[in-house]
Amino acid sequence: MAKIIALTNGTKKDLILKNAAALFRQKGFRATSVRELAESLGIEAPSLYNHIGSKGELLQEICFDVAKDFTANMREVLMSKESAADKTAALIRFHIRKMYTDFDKVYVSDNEWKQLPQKQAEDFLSRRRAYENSLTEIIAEGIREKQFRKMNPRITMLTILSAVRGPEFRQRHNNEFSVGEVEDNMIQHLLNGIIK
Amino acid sequence: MAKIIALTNGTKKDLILKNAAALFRQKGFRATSVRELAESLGIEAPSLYNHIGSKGELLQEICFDVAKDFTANMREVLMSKESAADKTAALIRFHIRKMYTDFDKVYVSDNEWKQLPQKQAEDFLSRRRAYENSLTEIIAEGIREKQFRKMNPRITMLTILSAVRGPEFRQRHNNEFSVGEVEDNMIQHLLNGIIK
DNA sequence: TTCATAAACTAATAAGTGTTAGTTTTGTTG
DNA sequence: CAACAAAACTAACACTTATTAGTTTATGAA
Repeated sequence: MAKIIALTNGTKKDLILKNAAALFRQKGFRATSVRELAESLGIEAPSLYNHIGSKGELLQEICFDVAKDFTANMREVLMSKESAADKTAALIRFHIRKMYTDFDKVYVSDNEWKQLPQKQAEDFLSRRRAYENSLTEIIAEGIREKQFRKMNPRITMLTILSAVRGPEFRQRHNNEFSVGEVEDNMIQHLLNGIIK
Repeated sequence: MAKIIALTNGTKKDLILKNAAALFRQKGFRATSVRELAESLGIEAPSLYNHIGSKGELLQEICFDVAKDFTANMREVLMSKESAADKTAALIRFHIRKMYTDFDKVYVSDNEWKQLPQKQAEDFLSRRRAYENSLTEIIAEGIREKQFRKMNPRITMLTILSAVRGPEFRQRHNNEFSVGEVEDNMIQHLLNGIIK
């Protein structure tokens, strides 16, 4: 059987991760067998273990790669000296962009992180909580400075983060809407809902 | 081993479904074994088959029960002669209420329907599409009658439905927020974002 | 008490899981 | 061409899975 041919600008491991993310998204982590993943790469299951440590390791890398990207973006936004509304808009925009460029991985990270072993799942969750707290604080700041209406900042944060997850977008409307159109609509919708 | 004791106002099957929904939510459908479910009921796994046809049947009943409830509510809302904004508010309110009263089942329906066998999954999806189309039409009506801003009605629909799914609410903030507080915040947020 | 049925049990099965061991093929470099 | 490492292969493993068969126990009505 032919060897795995790596993508241009990507290692073999990257290709495996890409296929894993696609399968994990379509069928779920538990419902995807190592044999299926191997088949998608044109090799036999045991051959995979020349490249990966375990099936779980793949999920781990997907989830924490995505988490890292969101955390890094949050750090940048927090350091900027923009208004609360602009910070919120920047975050929403990043979520939508990321959903378009790395759909499979973001989806898997959002929906399959519970399948991580307990310790990793706890770690993942505490990072997400920190992310959520940052956004809550931005919203609270907007309310304090009377840019936003008086609302419960935590509920508002959860509404926004749920909304931007909306993953079906990409799945079904791949070519129906442009990224920009989705960005404009959602930012308008979610920000007009809180700005005074 | 003692027999299964049914809840007050509930058959044995209902109790099984309730425990199944709880486990499927916590661990996922594939990650939940029939043995675990049986253990949660205090019986051995094979004994379960005196009450159910198969593990998959449980998922099927959970998903389609929930779908039926949402569809029934949509029918009522569509028949009412309220404004587009009031219809939308009523739908959002129902989602949040339902999420509070039947958290496990709604969560499982939203997140595990892909694990249904292909034919059932297709059926489920087409019902959801119909539901989405109804909401899209309500929004389009609101735009036509100039109650809502000019927006893409499909993107707006998807934003709303993603937002109201936000399941973590119940999970983490069980006693932190009342249903009414969440309803008020979300309806304000999501409706102010589209009303002129 | 007797008898019928509902519902529990134990034992077992076939299929599928992730993964390891050991071996052969492939591709690259001297 | 020779040799070495990377990466494929086949065979097999120990487990877990949902489910069936066959049997025993408990419950409720006659």
